[in-house]
Amino acid sequence: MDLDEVIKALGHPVRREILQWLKEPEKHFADQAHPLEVGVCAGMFARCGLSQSTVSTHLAVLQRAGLVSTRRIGQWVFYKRNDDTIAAFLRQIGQEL
Amino acid sequence: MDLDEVIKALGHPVRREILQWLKEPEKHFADQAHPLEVGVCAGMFARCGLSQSTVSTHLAVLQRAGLVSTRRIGQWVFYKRNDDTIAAFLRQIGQEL
DNA sequence: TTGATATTTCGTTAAATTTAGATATATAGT
DNA sequence: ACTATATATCTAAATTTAACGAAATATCAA
Repeated sequence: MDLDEVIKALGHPVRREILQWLKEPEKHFADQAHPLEVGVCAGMFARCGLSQSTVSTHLAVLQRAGLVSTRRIGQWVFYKRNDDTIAAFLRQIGQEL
Repeated sequence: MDLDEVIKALGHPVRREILQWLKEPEKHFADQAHPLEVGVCAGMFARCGLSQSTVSTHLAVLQRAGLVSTRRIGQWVFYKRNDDTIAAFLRQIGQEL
């Protein structure tokens, strides 16, 4: 867990919003065609209002920081929260700070 | 407490280091000429290796985010951690995230 | 293989951040 | 009033980040 990378990833409101959505997928993505168990399809995050390529970049930042994990199924990529990293971050920032 | 401003303030390693130093002033600033009770003198943070103006800017970012409070005594400005804001941040980020 | 859909990567532009030097302000001491 | 010290602010350069459209890649379906 690279604290610096994680904290920078959390430094953008859209990325924090995405993580919050992923906390309760059934609440925010009930309309998803695929089963939510595999994760939330990348395209679903278009709701943040940014262009598709920008959303993809934000998701990549979250993934590089280890805050989400991905799984490709066919032409889709599904995203899940990585609760381990999030918990580790909260522990470390609570300690360091 | 503006979460966005706080998290951005924490997004720079030097600013986090300053907050950590301020956690134990007697440990890191035992050489200060002034009593540590009033806070840590701005000039003491030169040890981070950056120029005076840059240090001053970082301190201003921390202050605007409410992470530190200041007190001017004569020609000096003394900085203290603002534990209330820090605690509020940890609470909120732990809840939102 | 061709076409359609989903996603990432690339190229570019605009905006924000970091940094330092120079200048300005505040205060102290003589 | 003048000088020295401490700090903040201004200005400019370099770097990073955010955003988008276009192009590239991946997979599926016919």
